[in-house]
Amino acid sequence: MLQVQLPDGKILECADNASAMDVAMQIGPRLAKATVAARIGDRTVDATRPLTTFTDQRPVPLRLLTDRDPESLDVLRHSCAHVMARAVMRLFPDVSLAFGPTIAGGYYYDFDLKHKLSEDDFAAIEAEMAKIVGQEEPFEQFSLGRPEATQLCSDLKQSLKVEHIQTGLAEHEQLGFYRQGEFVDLCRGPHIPHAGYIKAFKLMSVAGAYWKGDAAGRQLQRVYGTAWFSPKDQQAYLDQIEEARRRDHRVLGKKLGLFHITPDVGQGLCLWLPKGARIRVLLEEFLRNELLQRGYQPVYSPHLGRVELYETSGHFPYYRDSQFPPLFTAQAGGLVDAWIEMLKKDEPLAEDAEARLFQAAQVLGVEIEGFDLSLAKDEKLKLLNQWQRQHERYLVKPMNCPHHAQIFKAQPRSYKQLPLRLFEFGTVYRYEQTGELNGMLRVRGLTQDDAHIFCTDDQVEEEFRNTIELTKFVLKSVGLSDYRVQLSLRDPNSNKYVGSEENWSRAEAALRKVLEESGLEFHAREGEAAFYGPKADFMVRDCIGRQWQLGTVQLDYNLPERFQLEYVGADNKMHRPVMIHRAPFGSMERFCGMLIEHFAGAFPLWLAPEQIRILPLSEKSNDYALQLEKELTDAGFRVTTDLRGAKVQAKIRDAQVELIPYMAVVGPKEAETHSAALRDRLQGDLGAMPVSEMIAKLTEEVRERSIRHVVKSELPTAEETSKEVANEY
RNA sequence: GCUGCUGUAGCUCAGUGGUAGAGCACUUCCUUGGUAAGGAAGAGGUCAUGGGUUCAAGUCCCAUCAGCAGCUCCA
Repeated sequence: MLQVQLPDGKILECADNASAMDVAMQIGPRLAKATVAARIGDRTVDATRPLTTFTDQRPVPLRLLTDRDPESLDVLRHSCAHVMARAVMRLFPDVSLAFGPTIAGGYYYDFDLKHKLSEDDFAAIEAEMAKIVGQEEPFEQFSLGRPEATQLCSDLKQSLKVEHIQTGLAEHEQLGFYRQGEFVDLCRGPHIPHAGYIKAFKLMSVAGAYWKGDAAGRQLQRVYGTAWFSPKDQQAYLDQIEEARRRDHRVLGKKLGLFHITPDVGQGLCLWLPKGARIRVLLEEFLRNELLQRGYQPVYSPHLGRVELYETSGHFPYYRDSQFPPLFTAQAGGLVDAWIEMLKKDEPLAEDAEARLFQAAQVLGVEIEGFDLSLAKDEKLKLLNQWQRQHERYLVKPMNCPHHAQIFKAQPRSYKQLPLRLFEFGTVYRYEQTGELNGMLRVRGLTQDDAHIFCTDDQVEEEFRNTIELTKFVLKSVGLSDYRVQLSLRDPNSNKYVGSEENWSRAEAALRKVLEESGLEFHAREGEAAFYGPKADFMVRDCIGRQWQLGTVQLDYNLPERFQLEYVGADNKMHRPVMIHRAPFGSMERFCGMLIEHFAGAFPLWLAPEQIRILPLSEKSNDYALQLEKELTDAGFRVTTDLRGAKVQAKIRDAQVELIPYMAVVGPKEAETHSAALRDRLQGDLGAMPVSEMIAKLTEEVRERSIRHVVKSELPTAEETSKEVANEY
C-alpha cells in the first residue's frame, strides 16, 4: 500500500500504482471530475501517472489541483499549445516544431514553416483544434533513452527537436514524450488528462521569434493563443486586453493633445504639446520641491560632453552601438573614427580599401605624422587614436552621471560636505533600436529626474534608505500603491562587470539589508545588474494589472574610481566617495506615458492640464463666464471658457469627452448670485454653489492630491512574465 | 536590428486597374439654450516618398521612409 498525505495532514492508503486521479476518486467522484493535475512538493505533475514515478518520499505529499487552482491554468495552456501544434501539423505537414511553453495569459508555439502564417489562417487552425478538443483524447506520457528519442524525433522529421536533444538536453539520460493520437511531442509536461478539459481557447496573434532566442539564429513563426477552463474567464481576459487597448497612451495622447511624435523631427523624439507639458511641469515642480526639502541641490549640465568623459566613465565603449555617433569639429573626424572601428575588427581591411581611406583622409586635411599604410595594425591604431585625441569629439549625453561627477570634482571636497546630493532633470539621448521605440514609453530622447548622491561608505545605507523612502512617497502621491522592488544583482558567471569583487559584494549586501528592513516586497535577480553596480528597480503595477519598471536606485562604487573622486576625511586623508544614482520617476516620458494609461487619460485634479471648463448657457452669460474664469485663474486653477454658440449639452459632452475633471455651468441665475452650477465629470451635476465655496472645495482636492475614479482590475493579475520556458525542457 | 502587417482629409476609416469618398473635427450663417451631440452651407487630398509595369495606378511590382505586433536589446 502507498501512503499519501494531503495538505490538511490527512493520510490516505492507496494502491501502489495509484495516480493523483485515483486518490481524487477515492475521496469523491466530484473531486475526481474537477481534478486537472497535482502538486507534489513544489512540482506540478500529471494527474494520471502513478505517484511513485514522481517521488520517493513516503507518505507522498500530495495536493490535488482543480480548475480553480492557478497552477492548473498553466497545465491547461501547455496542453492547448500541443493541441494547436497538432492542428497546425495537420494543416501544414512540413512544419518543424520548436518550443511551445505557457506564458502569462496564454501560451505560444514556435514553428519552422514555409507557409507564411497570418491571422487568416486562424479560423482553419481553430476549427481543427476544436475537432481535437472534442475528441477528448488523453495525453499519454512515455520516456525513451537518448538514442531512441533521437531516432523517434528524426523519424517524425522534427529536426529542431533532434538538435535540442543533442545540445540543450545533452545532460538528460531519459527524455519524456507525450502522445495524443497521431501527435507525439518531446515534452517535460505535465498535461491535463485529456483535451476535453479545454473549455475555451483562442488564437491571439502571430509574430516572428528566434530559435532559442538568439537574434543571430533562425527566424521562426510564433503563434500566440490563450486557453481557459470556462468561456466566461476567457471573455474577461479578452475584455481586459480590450481595456488596455483603450488606454493606449499613444491614442489618448493624440486625442487629448498631450504629445506628438513626427518623422519630421525624428523617430523616438517626443514633442510635448501644451497640455502634456503641463502635466510634466506639475510633476517636476512637485518633485523639485520635495527634493529641495530633502537636502538636494539643483544643478544643470550641458547636453554635450567630450567623448573622453564617457570613455572615462565607461559608457562610450560599452554602449557605443546604442548611442548617437560622436560629433566631430574636425571635418574628417567621422572618417578617422570609422577607420579606427574597422581596424579594431578582427577581419583585415582590404589593402586598396585602406589606401582609399587614407587618400580621402588626406583630401579632408588629415595629417598624421609618421603614418604609413605598411605599418602594423597596432601602430596604425596608435597613430589614428593619437590624431583623434588631438581633435575635439563630443557626444550628445547618454547619461548625466559623468557631468555630475565633474561637478563633484570641481572643488576640493571635505567629509563635512557629504552626503552631497545633486539633482537635475537631465535630458539624455540614446539610439534605441528602431523596433524598440514605443510612443513615450521607449524614446530616443528622454529626461531623467536624475540625481547623484556622493557619500561616505558609512552613509550608504542611510542614503539608500532615504531614496527608497522618497520613491515610496512619490509613487503614493500619484496614486500608485501596488509595486514591488526588483533587486538586480550581478551574474557570478559573467565578466561583463567592472569594479572589484569586494565592492560588488559590499554594494549588494547593503541594498539587500535596507530592502529587507524597509518591509517592501522585493525579489532578487542575478545577472540583471548594470555593468557598474547593483540596482533596485521599482516595478509598479497599474490599475489594470500591468507591470512597469519606473523608479530606480543604483549603487555605484565604480564611477568614483574611474573619475578619481576624492574627499578629505576627518583623519585628514583622502577617501573615495560612493555614488548613488536614483530617479523616482525614471524618465519623464515613460512616467507620463504610464500615467496616461493608468488614469486612462483622466488625470486627478492636481495633475489635470485643464481643471475646470466654464460653460456659459448662452452668449448672454459670456461676460460673467469670463469674469469667473479670471477669478478661478487668480485662485490658481487652470481654467478655460467654452464661448462657442453651441447648446450647453454639446459643451458638456465635449468637456466630458476631453476628460476635464470639473465643469462650471453659468447662466443668468448664477451671474446674479455670484455662483456656479458645478458639474463633476464622474458624478454629474452637483448643483449651484457660491464661487467661494467652489474654490474652497477644489483647492482642498488639489491640496490632498486626491485620486478618484481609478478602476481596479477584476482579474487576478498575471505574475510577471517569467523568462524561463515553463513546461519545456 | 530581425520577421510579419500597415500607410487615403486634422482624426477614424471606406475605396480590388478607368472622374477622390464618408463620419467626426474645422469655417461661416441660422438658432440663445439649464447638465453627454440643434440645423444648414462651405472649405479641406501630390492617396507616405521615389522609381517601374500599363493606353490608364490610390489600387500591381521594387526600393526608401514611417507606424503597429512580436522577437532581440534597454546605462
